[in-house]
Amino acid sequence: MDKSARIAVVERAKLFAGLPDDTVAAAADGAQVRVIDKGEAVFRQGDDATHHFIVAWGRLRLDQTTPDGKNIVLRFMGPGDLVGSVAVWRNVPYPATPLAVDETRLLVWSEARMMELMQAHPPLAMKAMNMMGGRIEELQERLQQVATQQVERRIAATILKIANQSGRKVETGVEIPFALSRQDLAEMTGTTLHTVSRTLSGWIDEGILEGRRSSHLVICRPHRLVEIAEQA
Amino acid sequence: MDKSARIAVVERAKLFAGLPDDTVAAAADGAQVRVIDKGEAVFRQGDDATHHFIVAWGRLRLDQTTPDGKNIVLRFMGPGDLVGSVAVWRNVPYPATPLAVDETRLLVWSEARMMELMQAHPPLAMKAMNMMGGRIEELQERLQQVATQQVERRIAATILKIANQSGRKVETGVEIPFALSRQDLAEMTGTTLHTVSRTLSGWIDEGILEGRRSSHLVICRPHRLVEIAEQA
DNA sequence: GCCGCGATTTGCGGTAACGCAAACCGCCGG
DNA sequence: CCGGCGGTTTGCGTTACCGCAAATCGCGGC
Repeated sequence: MDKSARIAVVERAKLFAGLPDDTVAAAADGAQVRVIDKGEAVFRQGDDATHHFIVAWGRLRLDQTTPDGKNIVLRFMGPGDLVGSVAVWRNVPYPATPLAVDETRLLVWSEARMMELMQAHPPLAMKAMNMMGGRIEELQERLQQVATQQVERRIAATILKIANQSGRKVETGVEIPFALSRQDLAEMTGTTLHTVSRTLSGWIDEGILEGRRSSHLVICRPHRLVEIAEQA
Repeated sequence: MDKSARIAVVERAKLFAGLPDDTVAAAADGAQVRVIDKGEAVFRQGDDATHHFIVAWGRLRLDQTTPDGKNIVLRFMGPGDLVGSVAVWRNVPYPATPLAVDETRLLVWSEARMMELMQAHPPLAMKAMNMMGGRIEELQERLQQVATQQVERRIAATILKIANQSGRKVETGVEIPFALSRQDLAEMTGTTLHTVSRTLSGWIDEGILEGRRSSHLVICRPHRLVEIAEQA
């Protein structure tokens, strides 16, 4: 990946968007590139947090394993998303494992390099705080959902969120363009594989979705799904 | 509250702890004081975020109301805790309402004043990011709990966390020194008042807790509670 | 001291969702 | 073309938890 390609990635990244050209250029200069094969991890939960990453292409699933062996999916991440930084800044081990769900290309900065960047370009700190604030809000919303809403609503809301941030238009509706298993959905919504499967089956029967026995879902009637997500 | 009292509060606050004296003094100088009566709100969910607050004395309960009228308790906050800042920095309305559960005294900074402070004292930004990172981790942990663990474990873990951050030693064990209703616990753990009451009743019968029909709980056998929180 | 209000306790169904188990299907490699 | 593997679907019994409703109690006001 040459310099202009790196610049293009950096300026579309949420952490750098809207910052002056020289900031973007400096950031692009300091970055390394790393490729992660499908199924591989960028780093592992518990590792020392030494590097910041930004997704250039591809997609990651951020997994957290609990002490008793259960697994939850914190989020999916795509181009422009920042990975690992919270742990680096706090000086704690990475709290989760980002797995490549497709082949993924990342830009990488060492802790020191990013520190220099932030000192040389103060607005970066503001941007970073903005992003962390967004994560906090998102987590609060999910907590509220899991704590108060029933499973059907949570699954609907989750599918809609993923579709909003990664969906592509196809003939029959909006497609989720990567492998999203029932297990993944279960681990995002705090339920079981079985319940997800049953629920989706119902929706497929009603023509809201397509994608029986296929992990590429297509949402045919998004409006109906919104109704389910919001129904009292 | 005179200047030296304000300084004492500021240097114990998580946002300023360990920073140079001149930073602390500058912060204390820029602060106003505000008193909130028991039961009153510091601000309301949805208000424009214009000020940063730090709790000096007292205790707040951070509530979030969902669109469909349900309520969840995000956290309790005591002396040293930062309130409202995430929303101010992100330039979004306050996402929750902090209610005084006891009479509470706060230090207040306007958005502009805090901005000046952060520009004059760059390490502040780092501290702020640290704190936000802590919130993210805490939320991820709670999400994981609500999503994967059963009610009994969640209640035990919640009581233990509150006891750790606010418990006081008394003759029979560790007391939670403020009014914590069954309803509050229900809204923190994502369950109902009834289930919390039943669960606590059981524990009181077993001698793990004291506090029947009283909102000041005393934990008599913390170790047993830890076992419950961690049991497979 | 008595009364009434709000929080808590407790009983009793009801049910959403789990968990096991088995059948099913599409894909990939041989 | 076939067989096996991994993800999915589906049936069925179980259960943890909810939701209503009534009884109980402590506390503050009169």
